Amino acid sequence: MFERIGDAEWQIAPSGAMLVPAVVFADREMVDELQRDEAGSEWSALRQLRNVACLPGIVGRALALPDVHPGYGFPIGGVAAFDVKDGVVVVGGVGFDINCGVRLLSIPLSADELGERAGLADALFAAVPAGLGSKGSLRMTVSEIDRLLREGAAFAVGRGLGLPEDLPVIEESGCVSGADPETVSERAKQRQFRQVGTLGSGNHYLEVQRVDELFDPAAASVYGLDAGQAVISVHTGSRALGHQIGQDYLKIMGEAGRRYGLPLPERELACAPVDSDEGRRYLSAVACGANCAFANRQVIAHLVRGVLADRYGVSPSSVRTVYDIGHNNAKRETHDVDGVRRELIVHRKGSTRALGPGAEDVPAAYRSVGHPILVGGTMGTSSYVMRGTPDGMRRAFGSGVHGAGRALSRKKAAKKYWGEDVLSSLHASGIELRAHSLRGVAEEAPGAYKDVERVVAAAEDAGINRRVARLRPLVVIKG
DNA sequence: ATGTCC
Repeated sequence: MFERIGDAEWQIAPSGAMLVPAVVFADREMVDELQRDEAGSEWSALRQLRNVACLPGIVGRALALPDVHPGYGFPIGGVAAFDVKDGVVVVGGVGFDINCGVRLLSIPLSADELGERAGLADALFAAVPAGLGSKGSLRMTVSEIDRLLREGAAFAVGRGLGLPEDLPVIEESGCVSGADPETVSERAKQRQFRQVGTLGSGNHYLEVQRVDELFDPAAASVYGLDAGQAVISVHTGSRALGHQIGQDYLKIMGEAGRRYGLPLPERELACAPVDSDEGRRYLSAVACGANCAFANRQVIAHLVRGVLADRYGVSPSSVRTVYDIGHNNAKRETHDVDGVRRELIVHRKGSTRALGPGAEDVPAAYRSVGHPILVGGTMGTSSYVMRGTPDGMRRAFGSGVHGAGRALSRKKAAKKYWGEDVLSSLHASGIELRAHSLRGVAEEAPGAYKDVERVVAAAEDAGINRRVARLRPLVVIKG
């Protein structure tokens, strides 16, 4: 059924209600597994990808990246672009944790200079609120959250929680335009205003890492990354706000889709025309969620800077934001499609933007190589810094992988692993883990994920992303 | 992902 159309690129021709081909960037074994899942399971990323290919106004191809796995309606590790005139906006194409993403901070110390790791782990665990329902340190009223939703990371910086130089190295400078807080429900705001600056739970984490190996020393140098250096990754999103926006708009879009008479392949793919009141309002709400996530990571970066200043006497400005990028988004972008410039809404769910060399929206300092893509590993395996390529701009709407990708559901992982065992095996390999929930640790066991090494290798073989550096975990903080 | 069901 799959036709191999390139190195690590496989295509399914349109059939039935599919309007465009479905394409998977992956190695042969991953593709075989996707086909086995489709044949043997209700819960299939490939079936979801075919459904996405049926949505009105989809442009080019429905894409899955090597970290693909099933999500709500739309695969995680999926990318789909829709024409702004006759396309749709899909709630499931963004996911519940709007603009969940990673911020990478570089520390002016080598990993060796960090010294004793247990104390560092304790200090970070104490400083960064985490876990389900945790409360943040940014004091604000529910009415002030409207400003945060409009301004994003700059709101936090304006409160003294960060540095002005952080902003240019955040995707969209930490503020997506078109964010009208009126499109976000009061309930969403009420759930969030105490939670800004919290890590959350699930796959969210804070990690201290060592730059373990450079694959592209020239690009690493542009990003200011040296072998042996210590860095910190913060993986979190828009918390309860994004989740509530998702719930609210699933309901709104479910009704709107029927009213507009949209032919939907699957109930979970609730959507509305881009060019409709509901579509425009959802895109505004997504921009608000994105800004909330940028602000959230900004506040956490500030807390981290405080810990590092206390322990090592390093100044806040010497702890530099390398980049901050989301992986659950729907945004208006211009792309060349078969030689024609087109205005599109690009949905990336469990996929990052990956603008290659020379792209206008890449920060000036990084423009020669493209912006960094931050690929999260698991607690026990490496993360990667990658970058986009001209080929990825043409063939993947400038998109990148976001992480290892789950291999087992949370439930299956919790059944298979014990939190204590995971803790001790990580400890044995020199990784200090602090977590609020042992069940969460079991759900997040490295064995519950795909092999991140194979994921990044497949993205590189496909020609859409390039490895820049590998980051090895030393300290892990989990919700 | 998520005050894991208003």
